[in-house]
Amino acid sequence: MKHIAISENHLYSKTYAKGQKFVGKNVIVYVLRDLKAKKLMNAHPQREYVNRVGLTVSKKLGKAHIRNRVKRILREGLRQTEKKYETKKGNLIVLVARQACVLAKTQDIACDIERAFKALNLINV
RNA sequence: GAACUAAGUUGGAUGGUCGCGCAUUGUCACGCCGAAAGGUAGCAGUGUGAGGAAAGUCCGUGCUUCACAGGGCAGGAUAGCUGAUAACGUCAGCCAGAGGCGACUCUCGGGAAAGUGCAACAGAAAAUUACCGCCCUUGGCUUAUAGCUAAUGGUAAGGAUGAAAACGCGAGGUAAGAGCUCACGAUAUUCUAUGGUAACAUAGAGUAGGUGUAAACCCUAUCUGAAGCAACACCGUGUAUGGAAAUUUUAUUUGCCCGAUAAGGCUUUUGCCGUUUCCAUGGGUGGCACGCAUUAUUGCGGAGCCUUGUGGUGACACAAGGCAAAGAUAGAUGACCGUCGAAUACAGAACACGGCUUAUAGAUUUAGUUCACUU
RNA sequence: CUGGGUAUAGCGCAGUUGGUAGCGCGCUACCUUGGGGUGGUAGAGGCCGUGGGUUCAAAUCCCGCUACUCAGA
Repeated sequence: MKHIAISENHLYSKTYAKGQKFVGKNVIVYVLRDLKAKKLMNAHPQREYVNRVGLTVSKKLGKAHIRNRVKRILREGLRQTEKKYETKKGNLIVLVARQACVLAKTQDIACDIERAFKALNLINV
């Protein structure tokens, strides 16, 4: 499943301010209902709702290659959880990497994201 | 065998499952655009996909735009010599100096006699030195061929200091002294000769004693228009995006509540869509992934890469053959499991190239030095 | 991509025509007070961000690096 990235800064600040939050060991997950879900659905070839995903990896975590690695791991973790469960669509999801991410493995991240999604009622039963 | 010196190479490989960017081929019932043909998103196949430093951004160059009659000043950069190079503050060889037993390494290496400034503390004095001392002359006093004292002058031998004190040492010389003179030696500089393209080296002759600092100002010689891919070109328009406010709280019915109707709409109901007003910000494509021409094969071009050969001490040059496939745009190379295993370092392209600087685990090649032992 | 700035005591800052580092607050001890505060006296605390160089001598001059920070397109 390909994700559409959040590229506008105001969407990030909105999500931080108004979204629901779950703090895990490795990641912090913010979720907000996407206001443009319908519009994106119309643009989508299969007319499906899509989650828009943003990754926040600050400069504190390390240099460029470390940040790239963290981003890849976050994407992989997200991909695995979405494959495992049926997730709700039409949301803005922002994943913020914490310091522990640098040494973490994909399974840890996936586990974290899974717990977060369960806590935030993002998973269809 | 140990300890070193110099120059290099490499920077995991491989199998499976899942996944990503780009190029290209095919497909496209359903989605979007279109009258249609078709295109596109998507899907499938094939190919390909990050370094030696991609980093720092310290130099140079291409490229682009702006400016521009010519010359000079100011500002900036460079600084032994010769060469290499598109160019450079880079590189090579050499010279000089410094370090090391040695292989070898290091050096922002012009000018202090063009001028100005500075040299704390200490010391008489830090630069055309006279405080003490030494000495001549004159005067005064006394115990009178001498001593004490005062003044004019001479002097740089001796004098606590300091990073640095007017070349060192000996002899002559003198009232006392002094490169004042001489011998030996050191330094700087000029001329000549020899060698070298040159820096410079060696030898001879002459001259000098004017400390240090130019990574203080400065002087000399050479070079120098400015800005940068967020450059720039094209397309596009008051459209697109964001923020704030208003539009949901009134009217009718009723004493009040509930309910109903109307005044935009929706229902994921502290909201969203739409509309109005005010404010703010600009989008897309190319540049850009060898280029140009060509329907294509292919041809031409280029500071491109590799291999071989030739020339050169070397940097490098020339010739032949071959190869040229990262191109993202919130930013693609990953994750997991096996096997070999030392694979554990530093680290992620953002217009491109040549250098420099800095970071770097492990593996490995070549040449050489010193020491020890054995023969 | 380009161009600046800063780093000095626990904190905030001075000090750069080179000469051996201070100020305020804070800290410690003592005095003052019945006690505390205020006030007074004395004191401690510095590899001047880091690695080199120039110089007799470097916080200061020159070069490299690190961290933080500002501005412009």
